[in-house]
Amino acid sequence: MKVFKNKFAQYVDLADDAWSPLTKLDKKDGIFDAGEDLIVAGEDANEVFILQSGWALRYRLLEDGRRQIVNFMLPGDVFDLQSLADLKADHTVTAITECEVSVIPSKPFIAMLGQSSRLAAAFWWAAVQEESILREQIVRIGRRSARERIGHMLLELHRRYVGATGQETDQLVMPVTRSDIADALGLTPVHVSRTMSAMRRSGLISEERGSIILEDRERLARLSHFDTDYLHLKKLSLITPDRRSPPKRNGLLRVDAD
Amino acid sequence: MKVFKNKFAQYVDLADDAWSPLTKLDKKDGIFDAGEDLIVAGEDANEVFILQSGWALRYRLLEDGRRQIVNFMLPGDVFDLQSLADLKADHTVTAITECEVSVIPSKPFIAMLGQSSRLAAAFWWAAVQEESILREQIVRIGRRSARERIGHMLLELHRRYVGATGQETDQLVMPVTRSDIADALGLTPVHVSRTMSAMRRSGLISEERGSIILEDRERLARLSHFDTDYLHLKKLSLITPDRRSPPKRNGLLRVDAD
DNA sequence: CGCCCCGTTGAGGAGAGTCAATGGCTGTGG
DNA sequence: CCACAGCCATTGACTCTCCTCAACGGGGCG
Repeated sequence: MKVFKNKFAQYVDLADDAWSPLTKLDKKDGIFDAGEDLIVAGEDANEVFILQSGWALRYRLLEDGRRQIVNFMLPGDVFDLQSLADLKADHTVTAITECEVSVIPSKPFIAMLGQSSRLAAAFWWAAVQEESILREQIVRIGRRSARERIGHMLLELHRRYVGATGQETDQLVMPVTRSDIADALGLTPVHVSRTMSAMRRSGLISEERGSIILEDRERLARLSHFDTDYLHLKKLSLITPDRRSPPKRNGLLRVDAD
Repeated sequence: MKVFKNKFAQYVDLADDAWSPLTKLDKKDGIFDAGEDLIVAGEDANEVFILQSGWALRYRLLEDGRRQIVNFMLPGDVFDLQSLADLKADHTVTAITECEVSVIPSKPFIAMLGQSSRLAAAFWWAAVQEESILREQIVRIGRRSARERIGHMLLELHRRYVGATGQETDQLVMPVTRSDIADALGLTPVHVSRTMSAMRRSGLISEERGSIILEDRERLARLSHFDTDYLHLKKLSLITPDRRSPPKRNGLLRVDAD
């Protein structure tokens, strides 16, 4: 429940007792191993999941084997709120790492929303944020270069990760392969590898044993045009990188050097 | 209200009187000229729009002028349900043609949802469908070729158009330019033009004065791997039954104080 | 130890982008 | 009523980003 509160604290202040309807819910906690499916495309969806720890991803497979990762789920994330409409899942959700998950049948979940307008508002915000992330993903894939895509996604994941864990760090423990990144961004693993090597060489990022270090977030944000507006983080000054910082004093409008 | 019912009929059967809470709402109808903005990025969003006629699109502009169209809005579509969370709009919505729109302030809208669980379910479905369309857009852009993208999008728009108007036809009156299609699909107008010319030559589509005719929907669907599952069009009868609905505490959201 | 998965790197290819010129249509104003 | 401007679609020629195929090396693990 901790991560969860962290996440929501980015948007609302909820007194501890405001959470009680949620804690009292008839949910069951479970653990999924890395590689296990939480939700399978085509099956009925009638449960809401809250990820307590670990990473998961939602993807779709095309007929010929192409895969598109739609989005990543981090600790504190809630899904599928869409199950409340009692439809079939149209995508598969898989655990990338071991995942601790709370599973709540949608009926009691809906009932709970009806009982606390504050919780309802909080969850509505989560749904809005998720949708907003999807839209940004569209912009990212549709109109950005490989390097921009990668930088932009790293910054988003970093921000969300920090928001969920509450710990400020430049290091992003990121259990994903080049293929995962490629399938998320509409690229090939080979090209992702090349592009990230170049980013390493120019001092933007570095890597060690499954974690990525954002060496120069400022520059990374500039050249991938990252702007957190779409995450709708109301109050979070601690994480916001200095936006009114060093104006580039270069007569020429030169966004990315390197 | 007609289109609107058409659209929802794809999912739920609602008796005419089930709509009454909606018709009684304090909404105002308006007309937007082609090119006018309905919603502007960065401004507060606290109204829900229902498109009664016309086409609109939602887009985002990057700093250097690149544009990404996130999705199209057709008659019967509802947006921004996200305004219910009282945030700032993160995208701009513009009318492509003249648009008749119903504008409903979000507060009374939420209250209405609280009073009819059937309407709440219907709108929830609309929100789920919209999100699903976004996800499909990600798959489309991320993992499909130019021809697949175009064919796939034409089929989706056709499907939605037919669903909204209720009239079955292969002709799609589509008031969009090559640039619009390009910006929606992550391509350039030039390449869209070339690709569509090729599609015309192979008898997949034809065009006359602003409308596109799907000459061979079957083949088009096959080669663009179009599958309507993601539109969630089946009727499910088992949505929260409306019987004995207590006026409040029954919807998905409730505004009033706790 | 050997297998398999992953990341990397090279060489060559292709799909989509850029730049630019042309022609059709529509609307407007002299 | 015609001339002209603007926008849009089209087409050609050339470029470039990203893809494909392929080989190699490292690390984890049974």
